[in-house]
Formats: sequence, structure tokens, C-alpha cells
Amino acid sequence: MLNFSTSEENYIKAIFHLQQEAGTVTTNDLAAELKARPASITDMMKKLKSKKLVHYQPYRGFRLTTEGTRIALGIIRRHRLWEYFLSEKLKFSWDEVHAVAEDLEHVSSKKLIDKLDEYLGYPRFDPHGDPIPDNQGKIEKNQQVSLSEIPLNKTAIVCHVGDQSSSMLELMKHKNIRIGTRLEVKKRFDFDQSLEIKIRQQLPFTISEQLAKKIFVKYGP
Amino acid sequence: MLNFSTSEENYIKAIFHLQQEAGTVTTNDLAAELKARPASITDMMKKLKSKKLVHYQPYRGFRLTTEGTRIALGIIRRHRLWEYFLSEKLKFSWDEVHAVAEDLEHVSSKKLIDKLDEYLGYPRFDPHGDPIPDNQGKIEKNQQVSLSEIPLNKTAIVCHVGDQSSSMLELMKHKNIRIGTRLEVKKRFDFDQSLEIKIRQQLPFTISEQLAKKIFVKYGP
DNA sequence: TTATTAATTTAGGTTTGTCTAAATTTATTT
DNA sequence: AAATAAATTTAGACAAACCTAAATTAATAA
Repeated sequence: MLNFSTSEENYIKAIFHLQQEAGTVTTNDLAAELKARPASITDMMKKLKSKKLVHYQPYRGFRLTTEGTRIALGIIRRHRLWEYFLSEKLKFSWDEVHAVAEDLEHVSSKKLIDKLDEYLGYPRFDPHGDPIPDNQGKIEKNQQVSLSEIPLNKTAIVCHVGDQSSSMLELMKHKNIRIGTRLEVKKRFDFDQSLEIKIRQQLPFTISEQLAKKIFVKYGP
Repeated sequence: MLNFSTSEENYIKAIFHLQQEAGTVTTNDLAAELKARPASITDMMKKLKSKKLVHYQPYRGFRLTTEGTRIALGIIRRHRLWEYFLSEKLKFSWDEVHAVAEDLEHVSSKKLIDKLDEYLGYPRFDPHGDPIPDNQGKIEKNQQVSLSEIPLNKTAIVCHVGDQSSSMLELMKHKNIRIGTRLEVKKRFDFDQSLEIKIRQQLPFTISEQLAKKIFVKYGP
């Protein structure tokens, strides 16, 4: 059980997330994700390769090894448990937890995390609806679906927003959509894929395809 | 409200603690405290001086400025609140909390700490009996006294141990003394300043001056 | 008060993680 | 397939935080 620096951990975590989309991660993608220069990515990839955490051939992109994935899941576990703690116990709002958890996740005491997990009652999802890996690194399938792909007239609950920009938050606020909001898609317009949305006790309104793609929901009662 | 590196914070905190004893702190003292080489201390003192956190003239030792003290109290507040959390909520034993809090204390979100404080019910002392600065940096006088200096036949409660070495812990265990133990000093032997100690429902026993000096108590009922 | 010892600082080096600019490799066009 | 563009890597620098070894200053003992 070696220990990794904050930087190494941030790289590992970012690769893990980018891998979900495409199978293999490119230097430029990772540079964009981490707001660093491509040259820095190459440097770190050499190091992570020497530690056997990524498969990497120059110019060919990279992906986590089994061991790298194990490490990534540990970091994600810490991050999401802290998010749950901040939201559930300290009453942070859902849009504040991420930034603080980014720092807390690098405190790597195994005992701390396992005791925190126990204290929180072994939660299985963080406040954004993302699954929390257990202490063996096992993680449930994410049951979230983008609002753009759910069937009509099915009740859904907003549990995740795939963009934290202030312009996005402004729009969400204006449309009165929050984490936990219960809504239904009433109609899908073929022309621009915009959606007509109904929230209980409110008049229906429409949202763009771009917005719908960034709002994730779970099916609810 | 600038931010400081983990290293800077560790230096500031160590200077604060050493200052309590002697008014001014020397390069060697700080090197011993931080397990670093004297040359490293000099490097950092130049930096902290340029940030106006310490008063420092070459070869003359150093002490925190008013601003440096303010920063130190913030770090100590974070450390002690986390210790309280670990002990009270996560049920860590008193000898485990320090190491973990050493990491957590460097997460510097003000909102996190103030919310944690609120969540914990604004505790005024950490599990070792040390006072926790409030969010203005106000700190109560430490009411702890070394066991070697309390009067005879006065009930006292162990609340702090000034040494975390395993040899110390071994001895404490053997003597059956823990945080929270209620005891009285029955006799002080002039020859070697050893003490005869009485714990309720146990036979009296003696402890050395060296040990007594490292055990801190509060007067209790 | 001078010599010796102890404490401290300086000079210069290392590692980690970043960067810019130039070189190289791969991908895309025409 | 050659030319151009894009992506990536290399080369070389830099700041932070540490180190060792040598030089300097202060403290102490003769």
C-alpha cells in the first residue's frame, strides 16, 4: 500500500473519469481536464507508467492498469464519502460539496475513511447520485440517465448536473430545477430535440437539448 | 486572506507551540521539533519573514508576528476541531486522533471549519483537554497542570499526555493510567520527586518524576 | 581575551511538479 | 503521396521544499 502525492491522485482520478467516455485517454483531453499543459501530462504519464499505474506508449494515449483502477476507486470512495458527509451532516448545499471534497479526498488514512463510512451508515450514493465504492473497491452501476433520454410521462428525480459552470447554474435557477426536483417530460420536439417539462404545481415549460443532456435523473415514484 | 502551503503551516504551528515555553524560538529547537535540518529552517524563516509572519534577525531567533499568531490559531482551531470530531463522532481512541488531524488541519476552507464547529456543538476543549480557538481566534487559558505540580490529596482527571512515544504508552498502560482516569497524589518523595498515586479501587503505586511531568490533569470533583 | 565549541547561515545540489519553446510524430488534406 | 496541420514529446527552466558541506557568527571556556 504505497502512498501517492496529491498531484498523482488528481491525474489518476481524471484518467478514470475520462476513460468512462472513451476507452483510451489522450494527452490533450487530460490536459484540458486538469487545466495543465500537454507537456506536463507527458511528464506525469512517464512517472505513472514507471509505477505501473497506467499503460502508456508514446503518442498512443493511455489507460489505467488494474492497479491504477484500484487506486482510482479508493480516491473516488474518499471523495464521495466526504461529499455525503458535507451534505448530510454539515448541511452544505449540493453545489458546494465538490470543491471541499477535492481537498479532503487526499487525506489518505484508510482507517479514517472506513470509520467515516461506518459513521455515515454505509451510504451507497453521494449527494449527486453517484455510487460510492465500498471498502473493497466495488462500485454499483450508475443508475442515472440523462433527461434527454428518458421516456415521456415518467416521473424522474434530478440527481446530478454534469456541468458546474455559473452559466449552467444560472439557467437551472431560472428554470427552477434543483437536485431533488421531481419532474416529467411531457413532449419531445423533433425539430430541435427540445423538451417540454412539467414540475408539479407549475406550468409546463421547455428546455433545450443542450441543457437536457447535462441534467441527470433517476426514475422515481 | 491568503493561503499557505502545508509546509508553511507546519512551521507556523511549531513556532507557536515552542513560543509558549520560551519567548523566542531558535533554529535548532525548530529543527528538532520538525525533524528537519537547521539549514531548512533558515530557508523557511526568510520566507515567513518576507510574508511578515515572523520577526527574524539572522542569528537572533524568531517569533510570530501578530498576523503569524492569528494564522497559527486558525491552524490549531482546525486541528483541534478535527480531533474532537474523530474522537467524539468516529470513535477514534485518544492516541490515534493526532496523526489524522495533522493531515485534516491543512484543508483550509473556512466554511468547512465553521460548519464543523457548529455541527460539533462549539466544543471548547479537544479530547486531550486543549482549548479550541473560536472562529475569531479567541482561545481559553489552558487549565491543565502537570501531575508533578498538583497539591496532595486533590482529585484530578488525566486529560493530556505530553508524549506520544510507544515507550510512554507502554508505561501508561502498565500503570493503568488513561485519559479520563481520576486519581490523587498521596505523597511526594523528596529524594527523587517520585509520586505515590491512588486510583479509586486500586492499591496505591508510585510513578517517576519524568512520567509525572508528561501527564497533565484538570482538577475534578 | 583569545581559543575553542556550538549554533546558524550560505552556497550549491536534488526532487517534484510545473512551464515554454522547439522538435518530432501522427493525422488530415489536397 | 506529398504537404500541411494537429497532437505529442523532448529539452531546458523554474519554484518549492528539502538536503549536505563549508563558512560564518555567537557563545563559552581557558
